[in-house]
Amino acid sequence: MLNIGEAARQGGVSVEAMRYYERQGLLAAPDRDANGYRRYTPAAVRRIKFIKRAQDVGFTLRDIGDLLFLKVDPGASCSDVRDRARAKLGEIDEKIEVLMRMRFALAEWTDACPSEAPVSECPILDALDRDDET
Amino acid sequence: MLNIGEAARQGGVSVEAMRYYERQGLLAAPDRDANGYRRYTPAAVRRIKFIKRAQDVGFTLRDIGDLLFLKVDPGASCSDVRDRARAKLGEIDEKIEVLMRMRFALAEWTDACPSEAPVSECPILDALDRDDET
DNA sequence: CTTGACTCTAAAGTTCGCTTCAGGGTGTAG
DNA sequence: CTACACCCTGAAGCGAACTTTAGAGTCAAG
Repeated sequence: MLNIGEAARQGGVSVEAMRYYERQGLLAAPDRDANGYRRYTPAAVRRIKFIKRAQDVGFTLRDIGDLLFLKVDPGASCSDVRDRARAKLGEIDEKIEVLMRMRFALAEWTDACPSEAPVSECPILDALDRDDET
Repeated sequence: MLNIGEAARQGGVSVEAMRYYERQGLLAAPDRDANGYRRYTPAAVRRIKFIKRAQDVGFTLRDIGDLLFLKVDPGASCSDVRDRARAKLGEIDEKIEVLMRMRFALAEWTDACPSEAPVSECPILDALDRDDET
C-alpha cells in the first residue's frame, strides 16, 4: 500500500494528476488511512499506468473512461475495444497522411532554395504563394 | 466573393472561428461591404483550409502563424526563410514520428484482437495493462 | 412590412488536462 | 521542539482554441 506521492512516482504522473483522475472517475477513490491519507494498491498503480499508456497512444481521458468501462462491462466484447482502437488508428493515419504531404511539399521547397538569392526570387515563398494548400 | 457564413462553410470552420483567426492575425482582415459585412476571396478560403489542416495535424495556431509568416517576412533573406522552413520540417518529422509510434502500437494490438472474445481476454486491454512497452 | 436568417461588436464562458494557491493537518529526523 | 517534506480540501488559474451571450443592424422572401 502506497501513499499518493509514491503511487504517483511509480505511475509516472503527478500527485495532482492522480487526484484529478479520481475526480474524473478514471481512478477509483482509494481507501484512506486513519489520518485521511489515500492508500493505493498495486492494482491502482497499474491503473494509473494504463491511463498513461492509453494517453500516450492518443486516447483522450474521455476515451480512456470508455475503455475502462468496457473493461468491466460484462456485456462488452473484445471487438468493442478493438473498434475504438481502430477508430483511433484511423484518426492517427489521417494525421500522418496530412503531415507526410506537408513534409514533402516543404522538403521540395527547401531543396529548391538557392543559398543566397534575394527574397523576391525565393522558391519557397513562391511555392507557398502558389499553392496555399498542402 | 463570399460572406463569412459561406466562407466558413466552404472552409469547414465556424463563423466564430473565422473571426477568431482574424483577431489572431492568421487571416487577413478582409474587405467589407457597404453594410460592413466581411467579403472573402477564394484565396482566403484556401487559407482557412490550410489553417485547419495544419491544426488537425497538431500545429498550434502560433505554429501556423510561423508557417504563414514564411510567406510575408519583409526583411528576410532567402536563406532565412529556408532555415525556418527547415525548422518546421523538423517539427513535422517529429510529429510524424510520434504518431507512427502510436500507430504501430495500436496496429499491433488491433491485429492481435480476435473478433469475439470476452473483454476479460482482450489483448488490447491486456497490452495497456502490461508493464512493458509504449 | 413582418419574419427569420444572416451580419456586426465586445466580452464573458467553455473544454481539456492539468497546475497553482490558500490554508490547513501529519509524520519523522535531528 | 522544530524543521521540513508530505498529505488534505476547495477553488482558482492556465493556455489553447473556440463558443456563447447580448444587443443591435441587414437583407430576402412572402
